Amino acid sequence: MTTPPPGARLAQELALPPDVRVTEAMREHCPLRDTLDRIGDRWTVIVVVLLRGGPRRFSDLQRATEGISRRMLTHTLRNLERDGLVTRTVHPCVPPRVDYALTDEGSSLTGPLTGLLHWSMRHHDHVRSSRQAYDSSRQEPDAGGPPA
Amino acid sequence: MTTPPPGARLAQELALPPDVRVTEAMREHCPLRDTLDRIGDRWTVIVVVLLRGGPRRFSDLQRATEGISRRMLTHTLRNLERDGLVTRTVHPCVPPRVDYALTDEGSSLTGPLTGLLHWSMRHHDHVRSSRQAYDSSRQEPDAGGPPA
DNA sequence: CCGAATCCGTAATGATACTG
DNA sequence: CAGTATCATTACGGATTCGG
Repeated sequence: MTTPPPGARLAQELALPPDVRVTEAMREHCPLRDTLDRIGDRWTVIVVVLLRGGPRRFSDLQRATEGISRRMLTHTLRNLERDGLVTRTVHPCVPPRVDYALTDEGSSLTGPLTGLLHWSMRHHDHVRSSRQAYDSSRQEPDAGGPPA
Repeated sequence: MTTPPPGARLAQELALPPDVRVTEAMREHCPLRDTLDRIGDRWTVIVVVLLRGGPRRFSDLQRATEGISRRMLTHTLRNLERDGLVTRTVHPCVPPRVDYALTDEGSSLTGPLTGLLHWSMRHHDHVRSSRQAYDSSRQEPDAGGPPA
């Protein structure tokens, strides 16, 4: 176990001293940023969830994901494979068959994702109503103003 | 307490029946997607973390966030305010002074974010080494090929 | 000081055609 | 079947300028 840098303990609770400055370097090297970049895109979470039930082949994943193009499915799977979250297995047969499966690391991602999902479900109504209130309050800041 | 739709229990654990199809509608109405869209961008998490220590004014946030432009800070804060995660308080003085603060909802977001951070820190080494292995295995699939 | 408005470059995504 | 290559479109973010 390596000795953590002085700021690690604070970072672990997402708390920072009030006078801290978030520098470019901190942003670039942040593990959380890496994760957010991965799961923040349009398809990654869906693919991970679909793979939770076990290995699935490429065309299977595409059929199960309405609207995804082969290009983006390939791209999404490549990124997951590159990060060691998914394995790619080519079966030497014709026509070709390629299976994708979650690694243990990939599977473990569902833990924090579930935490995020729970928060999202708990607060979804509030967020939606907040948005509606915000939008309607700016769309027509006045309603009885004399037109002429 | 409202009766959850049939799929909710499954969704809560991020598990889906093996034959499910993720439709466009499911993606569009997904609370998790909303959250990922919010925290997945470049600045939101930083701003939320900076606000954990208490209210801060606009220029203060900008100084504390290296590289952010006024445009993006405004944009980030607007989105957070619209979602009810941050409040905006204008002090009627000159020069103007505007304070931003986390709401309880916004503050509660740090819970799941911390979960994600912990996962990120635990797996960062593995992800980094996976990437390195993946990249180097494709950059030079051969190393002893006879050049001529 | 705190923004809004505009312009612009880059990156993400999608459509389509082609290949082993 | 499982991709790759290319092109078009869009979204995101940054720089600059102007206003209250």
